[in-house]
Amino acid sequence: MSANHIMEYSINTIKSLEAKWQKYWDESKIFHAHEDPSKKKYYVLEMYPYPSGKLHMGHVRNYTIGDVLARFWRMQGRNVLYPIGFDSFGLPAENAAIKNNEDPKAWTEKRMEEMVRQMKKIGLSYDWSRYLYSHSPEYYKWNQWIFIQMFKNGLVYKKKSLVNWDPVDKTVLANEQVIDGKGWRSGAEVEKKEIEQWFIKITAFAEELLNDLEKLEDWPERVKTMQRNWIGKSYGTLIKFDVVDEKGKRIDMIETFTTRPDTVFGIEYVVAAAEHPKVKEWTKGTKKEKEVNTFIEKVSKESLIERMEEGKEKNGVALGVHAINPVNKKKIPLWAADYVLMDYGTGIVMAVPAHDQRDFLFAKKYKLPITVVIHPDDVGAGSPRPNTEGAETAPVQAAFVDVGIMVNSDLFNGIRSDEAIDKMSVWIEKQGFGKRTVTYRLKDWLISRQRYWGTPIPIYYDDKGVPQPIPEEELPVELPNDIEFGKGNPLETSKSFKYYVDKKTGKKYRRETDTMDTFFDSSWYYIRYTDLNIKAPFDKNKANYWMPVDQYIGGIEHAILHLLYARFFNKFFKKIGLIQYDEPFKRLLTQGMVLLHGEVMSKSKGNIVDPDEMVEKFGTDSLRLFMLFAAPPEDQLEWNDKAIEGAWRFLNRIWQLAEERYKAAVDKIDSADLDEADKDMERLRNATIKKITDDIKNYKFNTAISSMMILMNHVDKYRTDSVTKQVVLNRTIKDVVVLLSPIAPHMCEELWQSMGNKEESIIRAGWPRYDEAALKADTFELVVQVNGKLRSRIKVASDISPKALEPIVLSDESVQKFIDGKPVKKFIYVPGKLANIVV
RNA sequence: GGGCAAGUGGUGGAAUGGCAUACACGCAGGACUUAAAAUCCUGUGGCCGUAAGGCUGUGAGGGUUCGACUCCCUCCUUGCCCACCA
Repeated sequence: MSANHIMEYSINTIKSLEAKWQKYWDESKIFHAHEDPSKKKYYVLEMYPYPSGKLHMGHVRNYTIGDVLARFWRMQGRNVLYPIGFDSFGLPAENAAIKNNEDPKAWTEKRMEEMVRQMKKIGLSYDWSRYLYSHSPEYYKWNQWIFIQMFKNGLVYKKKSLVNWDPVDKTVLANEQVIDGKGWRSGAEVEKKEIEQWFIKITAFAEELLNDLEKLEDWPERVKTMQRNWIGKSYGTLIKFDVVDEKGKRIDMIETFTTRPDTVFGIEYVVAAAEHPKVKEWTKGTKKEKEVNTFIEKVSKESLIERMEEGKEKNGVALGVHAINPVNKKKIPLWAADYVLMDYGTGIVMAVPAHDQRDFLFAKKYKLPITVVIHPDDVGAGSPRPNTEGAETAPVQAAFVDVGIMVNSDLFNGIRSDEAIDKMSVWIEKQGFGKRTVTYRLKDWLISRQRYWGTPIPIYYDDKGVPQPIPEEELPVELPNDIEFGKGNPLETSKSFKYYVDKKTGKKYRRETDTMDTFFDSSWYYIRYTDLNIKAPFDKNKANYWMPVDQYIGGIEHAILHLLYARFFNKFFKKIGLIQYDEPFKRLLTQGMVLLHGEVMSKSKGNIVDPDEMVEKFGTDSLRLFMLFAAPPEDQLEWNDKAIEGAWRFLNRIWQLAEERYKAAVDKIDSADLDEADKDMERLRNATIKKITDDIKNYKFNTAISSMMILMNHVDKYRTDSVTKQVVLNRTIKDVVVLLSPIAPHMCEELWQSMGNKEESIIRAGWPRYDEAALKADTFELVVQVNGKLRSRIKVASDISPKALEPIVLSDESVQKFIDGKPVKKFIYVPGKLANIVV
């Protein structure tokens, strides 16, 4: 039986106060954001989730980081927008529908509900009045509107082309959704199919998307590099070749793209992608036709994986026609081969066997000549020494791809090949053989999907079969319910959807039955949060107030896909005058994964730690604290059952401290009453405020927490036996509770209230300030080194001059021992830190 | 093949030119307890030493510097991205 009335920080206490404060936050609407031009805004956003069913630890980590930042910036006095929603269109809902005969909408909404419940349970401070989900017609209506604006601006087109086909999910995929030749969702080997599809001309913004990466100072370098690689800008030269038939008659002209114009005198053949339409054209009616067609068919049957296989032998067929190399008028054979990509450059390549490894292997296999035009030479040392000795000898093992000296290249002989790239391209341009150009790896974004659970593409086909946009006042084009799954494209099975009826004429037209890639939805949802009710995709003024997102948080897996598409939408909106800013996300944090025993948690592996269970056992504040303390947010986080107990223990210590040692006292101190211990306490309190403030701004939560622990360790040793000391302690306790409140909000609200703050939530408490002057100490411990090795520590006055310091240091006993009578060569003093004596 | 990031105790990690291993987890010993849990205290890189103390130590090797986990060069390992991209 204890006379102690103090509540214990037990799991029962935790549960009741979590429920209490979550109810208060909800009912007081304290997290609802309102536009206020007089206040500086701060927009915190996590990538909105797919409604997969339950929150996993990765979600919890992501949202905890966001929540701490949202709470922190609110306490800094910013007007914070912190909303959440769901990326609720997508294949899993539809696949479940097919498998279990469920309604995709009901399936999705059930999962959303469950996840919202969990989000509330971990105390996330979202503005629930701005809750959004992409399958609502009020949302996807604006997808359709944006699509039509792009259509009107010439950024949307329909084209028959060779596309990626996922045979399991039975839909086409964008290039970005094909990973190592497999569908990103199904994992099926992707096939190539020629189908008519809708594309968005993202390539029109390639240059801007690339250049503006420079402006994103607060993005991880890694993500920017990945985007740069994906856009893949390369400088090169287009070279024109005349095509002649067997009799030498000029029948055509082609262009090839090269980054190595320095090798043009070594061209031995020209090679087109097997799928290139010219290949059939040139061989039609010739004796080569049959052989060539057989080859094309063979290549087209291969899957993407087979074609990309490492070390795969290159195959080709001679077309019987020839090209004329413009630089030396040499007649060279034209080939078709499986190693040339149709969708990069012009789909036709000039081949230089001596200086390109692929061309080399191909030439060896088909016994084509090899002419050396760059001679290996030690170009690094001194001036180039023309050396053509042995130049006629073809390389035996491999192509020579390094820098060397030009040979067999007419007026370019003798110069360095890297210099020749520029000189040669200028010359080619002057002679009219071609022109310098830029090529991108980025391709247009294929957005049509032959699936149901997505935004219908708002298009109908007129009498001539020309696509026309649905009139804007008739949007949204809603998803029908009378569909059948499992019979190809579901929308084609709907009787109500199939035809568009012109309101004026009553005429029926065939509708487009494809839906949009769900990445279309997620490319602009963050602007929609600024106003969910407006009869437009968003309100210009509100968007320009809240946007750009100040802090965006999500997984690295979106480094290319989502983040590139969203940046593209931003550029488009700016172009049509809807917004004023250049980039949608100012700062980006890509959080690391949560692992168990070194492996990613996954249902299939059965190594899941359930957030609900942890909240049940330790409370959400402990869970949040653990996740932030265990690793920096960008790093992988290894789950540790014991360490979460440690988090609870730390919270318990603070709870005990505030409950037992916080005593009402008049907060007034005469500085003359402060002894050394009090001054130390005050110094550490101020230093901790500074450290935590700086750390949270840079999301170094782990070190912020550790500095709080250091302060607590100090407080435990601090004895309070006078009114002055009690005041010093009170200040410290108060600051600890406020500083910790973004991380452990439930406990801190409770303590704040029990410390006598009855009216206001701790969210309105204001962030503690520190006094720069209080950080300075009168003395400090100087580290003394002899020849760079630590030998002694001496307590000296903070403002001591090097001159006054030197004799003190030199007379130190252990310093003397290591100087050992040798003359002092140098005395280095780093003020406030260290002295080094060189002997 | 090209590019980027990282490598520190038994573990998670701290220090970005100035005391290597803060803080925490774990472990060991002790206090309290009839006992246990909880809590509190002490210790905890390696080697030598009873100790005081010394030597050594941040993937390997070299360099710059009074001084290097930190900067530079070479290499090794791991992770990620791109890749028959002409």
